[in-house]
Amino acid sequence: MQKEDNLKDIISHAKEYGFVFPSSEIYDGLSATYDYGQLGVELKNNIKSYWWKSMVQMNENIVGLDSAIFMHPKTWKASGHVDAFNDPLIDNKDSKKRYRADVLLEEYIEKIRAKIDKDVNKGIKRFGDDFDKNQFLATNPNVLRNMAKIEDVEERMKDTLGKDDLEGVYNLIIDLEIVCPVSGTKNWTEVRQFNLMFSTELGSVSGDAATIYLRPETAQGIFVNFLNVQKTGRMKIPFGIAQIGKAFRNEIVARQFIFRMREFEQMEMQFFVRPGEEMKWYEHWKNQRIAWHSKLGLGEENYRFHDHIKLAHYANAAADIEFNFPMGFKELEGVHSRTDFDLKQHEEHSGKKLQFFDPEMNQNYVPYVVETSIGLDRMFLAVLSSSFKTEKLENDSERVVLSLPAALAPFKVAVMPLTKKDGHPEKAREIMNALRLEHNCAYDEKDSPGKRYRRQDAIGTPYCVMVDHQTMEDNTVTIRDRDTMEQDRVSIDELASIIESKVSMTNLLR
RNA sequence: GCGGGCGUAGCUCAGGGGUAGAGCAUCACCUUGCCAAGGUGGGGGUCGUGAGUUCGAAUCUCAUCGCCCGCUCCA
Repeated sequence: MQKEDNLKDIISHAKEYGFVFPSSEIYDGLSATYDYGQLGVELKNNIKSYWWKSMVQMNENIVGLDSAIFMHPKTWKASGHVDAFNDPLIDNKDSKKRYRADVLLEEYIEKIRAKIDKDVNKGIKRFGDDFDKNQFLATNPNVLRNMAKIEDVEERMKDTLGKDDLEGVYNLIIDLEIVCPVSGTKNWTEVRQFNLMFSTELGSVSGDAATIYLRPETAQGIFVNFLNVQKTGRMKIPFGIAQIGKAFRNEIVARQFIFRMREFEQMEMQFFVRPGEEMKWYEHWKNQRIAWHSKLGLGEENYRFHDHIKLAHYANAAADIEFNFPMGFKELEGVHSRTDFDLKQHEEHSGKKLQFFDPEMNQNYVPYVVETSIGLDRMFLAVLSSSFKTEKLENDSERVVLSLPAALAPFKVAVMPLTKKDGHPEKAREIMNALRLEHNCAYDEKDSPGKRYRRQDAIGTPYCVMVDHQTMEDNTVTIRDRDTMEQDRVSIDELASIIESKVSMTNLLR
């Protein structure tokens, strides 16, 4: 309860201060689509920068890539997205539950299979050692009838699903008298097609336009460039390719603020390794990634690993790094051992060899892949939600503060004159002009100093520099800390180096 | 798609048939000067949209649109 209210407060705060706006708001918005505002884009860029530097700059065997969102349609055939994520859905009107129509049919077949097994077991009991299973399967009338039924259903499934004949799928469900496991009724809606991928058309001449998809993950752009990068960069296994980019998924339900959107941004790194060594690297990257998170200081207790038991079609090991969001622990990042599935698929579909000659082993092989994949928008929400605090102060007043990691804050420092006269504003401008060469700075001379401090607290600015009467005499200013609210008096000459030491991303990368 | 909630100023909300309100924010001026909340004045809303009832609708009815929450899917 309290946590959900918290999410509402965060959404309001994000909008009020220009971090995140509902998309197309003047037209009443577009479901689950958001725009990053003037402060949001800064925070987002800083997160990207931290990730990119820690991957590409800090690892000499990892290089970057920026591949196109449009890709050849065969890409998605090879990756399995075309076949695996075209789901026909059907609703039961009584239980209000939604099912995948093909799963309902498969479950039906499973039930018949179970019947056959039951008959076989009966046979074993009756005939003992003399029981000939093959003969039994070939002759028992019950079994034959059920086998024929399975074959018939499978035939019709192939026929209808293969041709996207949704009415045929519906008729099949009705004919087989399949009931909803929850309500037990046959009160079904029509079957509707659900496509995970957004499609559009390439080619300006209508009629000969080809359907292309907006990529549902950035990973495939990396796989199809494996050879390009390996050869032109003279990369030796093990090596990695990192990429930050938008991806699109037509989620049935896209909700919970920026946690699940149809248009989102991923930060992915695919690491190519020697077959057989993938588990070593899988462990390595799990450790690296959690360390990356830890350095931000959002709270160790807010993270946990969740190992996948049911693995995707391409993986032989997978773990999520989950974060304690306002809605509870949810997936923030995935570390997956993708085997050689993707490269092999692309070899098969493209007819090109996607292999690496390993001089040490003196042989060619298709590398195995270990992937780290983090949702940038989710990371943004993790940082924002764990930084958002309402504090009760001693004098009974309240303070809303974003205790963002200093290196990620949109503004690193706010410069302000104590008064609007006596040369204070001029001096403050002068200081700011020097600092802005290195840092994003804010300037504020409106309202009382206390009010200005609070404003900066609300947007997470870690430091405020105040020009006062003493500044005019001895060239010193006060620097005020967002988290402790304490002030130090320092010389203007050392200001740049003091701030640099406190807000630099170097602190995170070390 | 189903169920529930909600649409009034930039934000948070009040008002429930009789000419649109408050606090905060914003802008200008005066005052003040180190941790929100001094003064005066100003700008800003056809109360989501459309229809109906009524002399009169933000308010009642119906429809519609949008957002939020839950369920089904999720590499």
